[in-house]
Amino acid sequence: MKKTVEIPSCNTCKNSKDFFCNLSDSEKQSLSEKKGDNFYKKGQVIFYEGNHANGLYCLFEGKVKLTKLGKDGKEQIIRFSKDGDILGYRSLLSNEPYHATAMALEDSYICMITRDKFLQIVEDNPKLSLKVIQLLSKDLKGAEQHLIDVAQKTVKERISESLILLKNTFGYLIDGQTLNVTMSRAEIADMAGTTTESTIRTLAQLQEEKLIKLEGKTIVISNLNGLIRCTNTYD
Amino acid sequence: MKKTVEIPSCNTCKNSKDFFCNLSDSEKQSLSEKKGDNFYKKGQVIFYEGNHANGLYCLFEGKVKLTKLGKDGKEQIIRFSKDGDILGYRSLLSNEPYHATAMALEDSYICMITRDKFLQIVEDNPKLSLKVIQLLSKDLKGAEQHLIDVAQKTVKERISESLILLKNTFGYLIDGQTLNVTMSRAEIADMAGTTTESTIRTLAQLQEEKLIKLEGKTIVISNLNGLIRCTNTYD
DNA sequence: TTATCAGAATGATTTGAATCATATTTTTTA
DNA sequence: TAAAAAATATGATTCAAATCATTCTGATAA
Repeated sequence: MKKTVEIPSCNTCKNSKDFFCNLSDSEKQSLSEKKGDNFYKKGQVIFYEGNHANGLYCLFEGKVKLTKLGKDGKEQIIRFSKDGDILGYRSLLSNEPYHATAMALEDSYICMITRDKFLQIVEDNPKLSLKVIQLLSKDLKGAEQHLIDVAQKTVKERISESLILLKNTFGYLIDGQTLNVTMSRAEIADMAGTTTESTIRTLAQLQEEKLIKLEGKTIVISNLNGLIRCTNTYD
Repeated sequence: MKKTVEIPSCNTCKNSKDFFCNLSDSEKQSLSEKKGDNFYKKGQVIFYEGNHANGLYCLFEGKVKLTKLGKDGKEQIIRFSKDGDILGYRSLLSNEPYHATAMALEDSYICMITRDKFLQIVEDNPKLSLKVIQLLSKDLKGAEQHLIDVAQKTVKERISESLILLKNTFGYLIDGQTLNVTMSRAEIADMAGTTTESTIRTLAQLQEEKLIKLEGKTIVISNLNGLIRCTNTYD
């Protein structure tokens, strides 16, 4: 079941182009030394909201959802991570517990850099701070937009929006229209801030309108522009 | 009408203890040189969402609301600023337009530091980056919590929550129970993500239950714990 | 292969909150 | 100070979406 995936050293990692692009080779080397790399099976939790932050996670390959618990233990998906993304930096830098729970959406390979190593690297590389600031800005922007959407939009608008977010985050399969991620109806509901039943009904309705095609758990976006239009119309 | 307020140089500004605490006296001096200080009347806009970011604003004295436009032009209040807070740093650092509109909630005195000066100071002071990261983390945390609240809570819970946020942000008057800020019902609605009518009704209900007292625009929190309890009960 | 169970689907019902309509009060300004 | 405008208040109505209740389907395990 478990693919044999060779996780490279940080020097040669394809993902080091992103966050760690400003590091020297020797620094990347040093980063690699103590790193742990782990396989996470679909559904497995990487860290829990409220727990002490003990390291930085680099998602080598896979997909992760970040959730927070709301009223009555209802989950709210607040963000996703994919190849090359880093997780947990915020808690490390502000010295707080993890603010969300991270769970693998599919089998994933994730490296962990120890707290001390990461903080040291940041200390030595002021440019990394700017990267962090950019990441935080992007996340904050996303969170604020999401807030407005949830506060002001209808369930249909929000579901459409969620599908588009999935497309923008994970992209399509090679066919260019099938979402490259599968989630349960309940999980989509947790994204859009609604119930499973409403999600099912709304997805069915979007299918009726020929905007998407449902094939089991996979979702095909057959009319992207139509779906985008659904995003802020009243109807 | 306009109080005569003497705005000091950055060296001696009471607020420099916060964000700019790590700067040397000469740096603060330099910060002061080009700064503009302005009076903003209640209701006046400091900057508009979408506009080019041309400076950093330091709120010397006053109260500001930050709003974003949603569907149909409905406003959503996403944050507040008060004495000592800085505004607009995010747009400056990520080189993006202002992400929200800032409007004075009451007569305010706000200094502006030019874009170049600010970026230079940040460049020279890596510790400032950490400050920025902390600010962003705090805002992100707030935004995520707000998102969950809006997505999962009832109007009554959200209104209660909004009142408590106002109390935590602006505090009480000397009597220890009157909110140190006045907002219209419509503005409170924009905080809680609901309508003016629902806000009016809910505030009246909270008064019925002896949790608050409404005296025109001023709101007295007569039973804080009761109000907190309202925050996540169903009822 | 059947039994078991979780996820998906669908219908019926209820309800919270938006919307619409209109007073009433307060504030602004002419 | 009166007139106009804006904000607050309240009632009636509508509607979107949650909730409740089953049934159907497909996967997993015994």
